[in-house]
Amino acid sequence: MRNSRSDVVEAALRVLDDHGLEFCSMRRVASALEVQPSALYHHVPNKQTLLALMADEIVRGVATTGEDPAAVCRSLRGALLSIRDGADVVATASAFRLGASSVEARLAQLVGADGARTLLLYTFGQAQATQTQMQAYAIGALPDYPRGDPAGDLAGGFDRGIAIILAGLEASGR
Amino acid sequence: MRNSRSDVVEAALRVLDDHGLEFCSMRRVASALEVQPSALYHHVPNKQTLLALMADEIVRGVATTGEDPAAVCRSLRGALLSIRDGADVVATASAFRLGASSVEARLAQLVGADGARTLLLYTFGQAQATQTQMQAYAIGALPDYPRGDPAGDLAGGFDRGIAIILAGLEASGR
DNA sequence: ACCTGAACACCGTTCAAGT
DNA sequence: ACCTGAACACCGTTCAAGT
Repeated sequence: MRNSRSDVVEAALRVLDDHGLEFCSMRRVASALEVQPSALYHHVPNKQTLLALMADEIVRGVATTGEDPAAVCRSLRGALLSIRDGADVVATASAFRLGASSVEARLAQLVGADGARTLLLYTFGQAQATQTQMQAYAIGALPDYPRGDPAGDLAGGFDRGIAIILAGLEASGR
Repeated sequence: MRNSRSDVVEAALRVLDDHGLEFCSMRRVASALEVQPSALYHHVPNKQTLLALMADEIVRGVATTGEDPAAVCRSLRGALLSIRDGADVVATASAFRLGASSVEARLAQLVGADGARTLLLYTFGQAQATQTQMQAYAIGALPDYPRGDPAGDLAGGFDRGIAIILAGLEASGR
């Protein structure tokens, strides 16, 4: 039973979610597929390309059909947070090179190019910070969170940031 | 002539700027200091800690004395861009865990906590995207930039994003 | 206090060879 | 087309030992 390129990408995403980016090595992906490391290079030219394919997959599910830019941003944030180190993978593999992504295109229709870019980069930075902080709490590196629910506070902060940006776009007449 | 912890951090920053994060290994830092790799562990418990110290150093120079929040953000962006892969290093080493940074504290004085966080995370995402894109152009991976100056366009986009956020804060009455 | 030398368990990638 | 096996030049980290 032999593998396809999407088998490799799927396996890589499983390894990422189970072990984190630090341990998402070609050799571990290979052994998840019960295959020699060198076999991966039949499907993918190098690790960088594999990471880019993973980033595309992570972003693929984002809902871009609605009319509410905040909802698009929340959906993007959800996708980035749905997998361990997802924000980091998408950041460095850069599924957002130039204005190529469909998410940015949709946001640009709704609020213009500058607004789209601002919303996108904020969402991105916020998701990354969220994931870094949640991991720090999980490790116990930030032991005493001031009473309560870090994930909820982080999400609330995100919504307020999006509201500020949308208010700014409204004020400058779109 | 023996080394101190700051010698190690300085050497690591030189290696980072010369070769990039991918090749900024403990072994390369060691050989830059003409020392065995194991010697580094006398000054630093592990690589992660070294990266955090590097991140602190990168952010240390940011000008936080002025009254203009946009100027603080521009200074932060400048610091992140002043060294190769600087935005990535600060992002993942996360000098912005909780609200610990002096930059965030100063911005919070000027525009409140939510505004500070929004400005900071946007600045952060934008710097990272800038660095990723500039590197792509340097490699030639994005061969045909539509006539002109990528760095300037990126900086212009940054200023417009900051203006949008500040307008939003103004509109929501600070 | 700061360093060497050797070792351990890993990496990404290439390449000839198999089916 | 897809894979194995072996090799190359690397990693981070530990630990006994030196000065």
